[in-house]
Amino acid sequence: MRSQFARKPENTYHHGDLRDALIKAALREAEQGGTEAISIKALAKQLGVSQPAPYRHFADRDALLTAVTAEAFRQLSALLREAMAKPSKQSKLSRLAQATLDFGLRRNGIYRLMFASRTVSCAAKGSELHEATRETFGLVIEALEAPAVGFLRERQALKIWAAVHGVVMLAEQGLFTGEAAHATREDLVEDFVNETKAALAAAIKGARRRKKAGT
Amino acid sequence: MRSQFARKPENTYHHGDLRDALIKAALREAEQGGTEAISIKALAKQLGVSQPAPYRHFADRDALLTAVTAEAFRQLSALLREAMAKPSKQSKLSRLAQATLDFGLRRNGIYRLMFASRTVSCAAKGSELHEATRETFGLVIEALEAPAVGFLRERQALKIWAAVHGVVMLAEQGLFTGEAAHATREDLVEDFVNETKAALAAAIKGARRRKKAGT
DNA sequence: CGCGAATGTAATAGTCTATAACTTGAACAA
DNA sequence: TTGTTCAAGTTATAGACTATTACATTCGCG
Repeated sequence: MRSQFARKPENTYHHGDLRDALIKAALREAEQGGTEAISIKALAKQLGVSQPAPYRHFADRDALLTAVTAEAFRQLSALLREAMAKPSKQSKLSRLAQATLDFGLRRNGIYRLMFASRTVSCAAKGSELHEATRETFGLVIEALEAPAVGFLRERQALKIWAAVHGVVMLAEQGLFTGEAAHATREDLVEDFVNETKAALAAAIKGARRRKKAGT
Repeated sequence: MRSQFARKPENTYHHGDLRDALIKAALREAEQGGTEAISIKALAKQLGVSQPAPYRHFADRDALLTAVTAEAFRQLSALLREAMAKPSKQSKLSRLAQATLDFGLRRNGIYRLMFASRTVSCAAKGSELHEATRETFGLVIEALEAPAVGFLRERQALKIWAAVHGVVMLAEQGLFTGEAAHATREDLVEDFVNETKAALAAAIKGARRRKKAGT
């Protein structure tokens, strides 16, 4: 397999790895401009193939976007896994949350591709994209480091995940740069993290007490 | 002023209210498909004018999108104001939060236009759009029904606003329809509302105590 | 009334998605 | 080794959309 940004070698007919190269190049384009920055034509030119060549690998632009989004989720998963793995005096949950925030701000265009388009919700169960998103969400649950007590754990995972995304969203809108910005984005995320931990601890304690009283 | 969806009357040269009609029609288009569903050409046809006519009122597509987004924010503001005004045994904050959730889900395409594009963050200070977003955020602060204690109020407003948006985002992604969905979106929003109230109450109490001790 | 600014039109260039019909060469079987 | 097949490329082209230029019409005001 050639380098991910490889152009077609000159004087050859076949590119060799066009599908993968398209996804990687599209991801690069989306980095700044989001979905709209992805143009089949431009990508083909960039990779040294004719405009219609990409259509051999993707039915249409949407199919490419879906594949790109799935790849983006896998990259986020990898990043989060890394953040959770490295030793730190912060909790896993805190590291996951801050890493998500960081990803959302740094790789803004990609982030919008992942969370602000309808591509994801249209992904069929079992599809590559659907699996990729489920895996990412699985990491959130893992980061809670909490036993499965009823559905409390999933609920808290949803909450912290939602909260972090909200912070990214508002940050992108510039709501933290005005006069209102006497709290940093990181502060808010940390607030949410702490609230989640507290809620989890309380819920688990409560569940234990109920169990004890029941038996 | 003619009806907001008025086509140009036949056999007349001037439409009469094209600028406004364009915004309203664009809003209708965006209702389902978001930004991408807005096409200058299609709108012109729909309103019975030639393709280039809209360019008399908007420099380019982006300018139209900006105006449409501002209008959307004004509509959201109106909705929130209404929700906050009507008597209810729920708190103002709860009604505002639930109304925002409802808006985000019902008028999904519009919501994405407002919060998931970069249009807003590019809005210059003092612009129509910037003012519209500030007004909406002002309502959030108002809904807290809390005195201005340092910057605590703004911080809590940011938090609840972020959290609600996060819930909308995840809901649109279908994270509440799977097995994880043992909490409804409304439940999560209500959780956040309650946490916000608790945090505000605690902070205000703390501030009073500090003040008392200080004097 | 008449003139200028605002608003509309026709014609056209350029970008992008997508399809159809043709070509190349890599891999495999005989 | 040779022949065939098929995935992966090509050229040509249609059609949608943005945007500009030059021209036409009408509104409103002195």
